[in-house]
This record gives sequence, structure tokens and C-alpha cells, in this order.
Amino acid sequence: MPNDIYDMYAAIFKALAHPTRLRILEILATYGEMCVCNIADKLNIDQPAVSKHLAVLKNVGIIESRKQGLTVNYKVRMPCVVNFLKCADEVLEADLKSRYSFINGKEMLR
Amino acid sequence: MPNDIYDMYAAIFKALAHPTRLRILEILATYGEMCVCNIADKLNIDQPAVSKHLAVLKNVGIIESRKQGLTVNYKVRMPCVVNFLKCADEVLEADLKSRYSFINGKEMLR
DNA sequence: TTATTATATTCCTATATTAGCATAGAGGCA
DNA sequence: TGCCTCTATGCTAATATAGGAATATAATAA
Repeated sequence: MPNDIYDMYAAIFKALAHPTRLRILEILATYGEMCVCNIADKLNIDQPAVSKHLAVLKNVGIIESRKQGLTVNYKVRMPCVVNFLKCADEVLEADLKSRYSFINGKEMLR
Repeated sequence: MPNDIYDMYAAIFKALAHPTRLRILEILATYGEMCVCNIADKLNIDQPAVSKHLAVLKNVGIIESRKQGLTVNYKVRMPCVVNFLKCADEVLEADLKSRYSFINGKEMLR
């Protein structure tokens, strides 16, 4: 094991710290296994970008890949990360919304 | 609200993506409110570094501060983030450990 | 006022990350 | 073999982040 457990956790959070990777994870959590090209289609992002983001997630163990003919299918390997995101949906959303208000149609941070 | 909810989540994960900030959060979650100097003492880090990390966490709403005389006390404002870390402790630890083994006393990644 | 303590901020440098584009590799099929 | 599709990697410029040292700010007390 790495000498510092906090480094490991930080590495996982760093992998999660990108909007595109969160979108990818949501897709994988929703649809299960999916190949790179279908993820790229769904997100309307070019394929090399998707491959690189998938590599980041895979390097820290969040997802895993399985080759099947020409395509490579990815799926979530750490179910807890999906729980993280669900927890985020439930709690953080309300929390974040409470910090913003719209005054005269203009967005304001309280 | 920011136009992209994924950017908001990514910003929160980015704030969590540093071992020192995770240590700070664990301290705050354990002891409740604590001033900058005591956090710096506990972590054996110099004060400006702690202040900067606290600012990162505060900017995304994870923690909040309260001035009390000379000191500034910080405490967790997003309990869900603490749940995140607990969830991490329970699930990720087992998950991560399962990926490592010690062969002949040497650390090996499977 | 000055001094002291606690905290925040600034500056600089080194390092890391990202996006975009081009290209390389790998597998399947004619 | 050659061609096509899917995926991964390499390169570069722009941006972001981290660490260290110095300094600025704020509150309190003498």
C-alpha cells in the first residue's frame, strides 16, 4: 500500500474532479457497460478526449475495461463512487442551491 | 446557479483532491470547530499553508469560518462531505487494499 | 500609540493538468 | 495482404495548482 492513505484518497478525488469524468461516470452508472465510441457519442466529445478521461478513471481503479472485438467496454469498478455521486445528488444539491438566489433575475451568491 | 451542475460537483471534488485538505477535514469532523493555529499544530504544517487550504475548502462551501477575537474557527458546513469520507473509509479501503499485495515484503500492485 | 498574536494574502517558481490536433496501434473483414 | 473501424498515445500551448518565503491585515492589550 502507498505509505499515505490520504494520498490514495486524494488521487481518487482528483480523478473525480472533472465535469466530463463525472458525466462519464453517470453514464456508466446508468447504462452499465459501454464502449468508448458510445460514450463519446452520448457526450458529443471527440474520442481521444474520452479515452484520456477513461484512462484517468481507470488508473485509480474507479472503472475497469474489457476488450470485446474492436470495441473496449468500460464499467464502474468502485460501486462506492456511485454512492458518492448519489449522496452528492441528494445532499449537496440542496446545500448548493441554498447558497444561491436569484434577485431581479440575476444570479447572486449569498 | 452556475450553468453546469457538473462544474459545481467537480469543483467540490477538486477541493477534496489534496491529502492535506483531507487531513484538515478529518480533524474538523472529529473535533468540531477548531482555529487555524490548532489545525496547524496538529498537522505540523506552517500557518500560511493551512490558511490557504482552508480557503480552498471554504470557497466551495465545504467549511465555514467564525471569527472569535483573534482566532478564526472553522467547522464543516457540508455534513455530506463527511459522509463521503466515511463511505470512503468503509468501502474504498477494502477495495484499494484488495488491489495491493505484499510479495516477499515488497509492495506490489496487482 | 506600540507591541503582540493570529490569520490572510501576495509573489515567485516549479510542477501538473487540460484541450486540441495528429498519429499510432489493434482487431476484424474482404 | 489491404482496408476499415475503434481505441490509445504523443505532442504542444495554455492554464491551473502547489510550496515556500515574505508581508499585510485584524484584533487585542499594554
